[in-house]
Amino acid sequence: MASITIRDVAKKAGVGVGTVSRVLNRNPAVREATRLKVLAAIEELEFTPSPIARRLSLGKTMTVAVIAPFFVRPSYVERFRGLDKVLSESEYDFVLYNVETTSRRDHYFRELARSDKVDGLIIMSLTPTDNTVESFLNAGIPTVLVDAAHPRLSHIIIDDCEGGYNATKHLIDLGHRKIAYISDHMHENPFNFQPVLDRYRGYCKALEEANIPFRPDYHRQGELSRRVAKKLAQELLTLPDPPTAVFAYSDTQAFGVLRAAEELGISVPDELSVIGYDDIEIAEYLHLTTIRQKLFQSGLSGAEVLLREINNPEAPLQEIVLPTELVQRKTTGPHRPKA
Amino acid sequence: MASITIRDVAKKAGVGVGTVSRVLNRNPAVREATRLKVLAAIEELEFTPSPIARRLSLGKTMTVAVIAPFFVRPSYVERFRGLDKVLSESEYDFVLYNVETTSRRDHYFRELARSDKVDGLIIMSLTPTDNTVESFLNAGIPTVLVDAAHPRLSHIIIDDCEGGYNATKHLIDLGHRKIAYISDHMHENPFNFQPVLDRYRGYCKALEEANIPFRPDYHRQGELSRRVAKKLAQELLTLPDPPTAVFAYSDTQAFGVLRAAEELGISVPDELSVIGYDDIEIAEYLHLTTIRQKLFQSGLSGAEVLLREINNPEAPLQEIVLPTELVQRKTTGPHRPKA
DNA sequence: AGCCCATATGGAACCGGTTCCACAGTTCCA
DNA sequence: TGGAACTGTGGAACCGGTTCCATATGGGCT
Repeated sequence: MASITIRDVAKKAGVGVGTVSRVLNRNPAVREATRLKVLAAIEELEFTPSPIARRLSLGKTMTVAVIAPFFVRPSYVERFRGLDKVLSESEYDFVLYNVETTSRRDHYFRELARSDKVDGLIIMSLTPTDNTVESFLNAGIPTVLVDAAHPRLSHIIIDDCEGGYNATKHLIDLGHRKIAYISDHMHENPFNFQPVLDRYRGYCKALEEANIPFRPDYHRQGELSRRVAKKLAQELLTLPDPPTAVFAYSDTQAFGVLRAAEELGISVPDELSVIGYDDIEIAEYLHLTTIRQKLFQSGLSGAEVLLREINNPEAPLQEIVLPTELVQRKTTGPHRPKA
Repeated sequence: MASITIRDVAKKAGVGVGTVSRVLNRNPAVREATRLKVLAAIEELEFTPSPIARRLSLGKTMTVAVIAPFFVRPSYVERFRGLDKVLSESEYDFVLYNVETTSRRDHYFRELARSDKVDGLIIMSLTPTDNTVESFLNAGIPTVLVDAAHPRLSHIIIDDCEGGYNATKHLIDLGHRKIAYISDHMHENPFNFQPVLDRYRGYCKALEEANIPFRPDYHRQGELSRRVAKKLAQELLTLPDPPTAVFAYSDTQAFGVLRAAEELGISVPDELSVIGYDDIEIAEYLHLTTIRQKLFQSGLSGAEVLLREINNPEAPLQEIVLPTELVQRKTTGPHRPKA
């Protein structure tokens, strides 16, 4: 296994190391005859260049980091595919940093800003603090945010305010006026998920436009899980004056709502309309009306923007806002006033 | 940004580069006073060592590759968390290689065997050919298979034969005798997924033990998707002599079966029992009876075995067979002969 | 005091690429 | 026929760590 180096190849081909390097890098300033000699030697010795040595001398790592709370939501798989689509066609590898706790997040942020470990960073759904952003900028590490935003970094987001608005508007258009909203924690949300506030604003805006007063008892917050959402829905549905429609911050939570309704014998969509958000794979199977995000596209754009910034550090910041789309299925229907 | 090197630190601290390196590597042969001087210089210069240079001189990449058809099945997310649990606590980073086509798979296999890019390899659900295995062995790259097997590589598998047997046995114990099996393609399966044959064998074995003859018309094969599974189930359920129970190769397919039954007005579990395989997250929500695999555990063990092999190349091959577990929910029930 | 050994330390050589500079060989034009 | 301009090529220096060998220092023992 004593590994073959460029010097062995040079000796074998009777040329200098520089020439071998030039052949490897397709530098045109090599005579064809020389090139062939070198190629023959490479072939014969079964030489493959060491990426590590290359990285050291180039001062580039040919690696990008993807930092994400990957397993908090099923939606990441799709985003991830989008990334992969672009990166697997580039020369870059990607290293994953999964964040399940804030301390892990801070650890990775700190380490990656300092270590020259990667040429670029894609951060998903995590909003870095100004100080952290500063540290990336100082270190000269191109960074792109996906599903999060910051004024000094390129980012790919969806218009969550519009999404929240459209979801709510859809329910209003169906005749509902008692519309509840089950969201993630808006304030004690350790990762600072951006979209939480925007969807809420969209919800409020739609209500306001329709002259429906906001009712605090119709807005419930809780951890982003089916179980918790189900509990919140039970509370809502057993209110003296229960809502006739529920907008859930995520599909996962919408499933919790559906389950609560089922257990209380409330039929959907006749007695209760439910709309989710994300359009994860299983949503279609369960006929959930929802707001579709272009998840795949967001990953893809994120990778593209990052590669552009890596290749051209002067590139201007980009802010890409992806549209959302209402997907109407069978969990929402017209309001039927009680007979 | 002109980066600070170990030599700058050495000069500042008035020591040699070797000493700085020793301090960085916690080599005890450094006097405390010297150590403090060096530490002070490091602090002052805000020095952070270059991982790339370290890798070059160590001849190790501190990186492991994970190759997997990540998005074919939801079950990968859990496996992946298991990996992450172990690797994030080690010094190793992991680079992901997502395989969606056989050509991509072959490309990665070839590249990783030759390039010294990584110190170890975890391959999920893909069975490499003997030649490929040979190339990993020759290159001296420790390799662990998860959800796949090969006699010359360590691997973590589940006893799919037992799983298939238990699923079928469960149905038999409930009184069923007309038991269909919807599987992945057993032969034209491009990735050579190993478990397909084993589960089939378990199915056959259980039937045989109960003296139930195998009926070819009860065994349907098709692409691992809800849609295709639904179609196959429709065919089965409209047979002149339809099965009273269906064992599906995966939960995803089981959902297709449930949907087919729903559309045909066949009630589950009264008229039809359905059992899946995997216990993916959504299975619980849909009350699916299924065979649970220890997905998280499989990822975790895979990473552990790999790290062991990296640290000790003499380590013997390991074959870990994880148990499966029947999770009985509400889609299977006693056979009710028609009145 | 003299010797030996253990401990600490400096620094050259090395890992395997890339790059830049110097120089040889051609071509082209005056 | 001299020299400018250009093309190809060799190889030293470099990227930033680690390691090993040589040397300095100090303590313990006789």
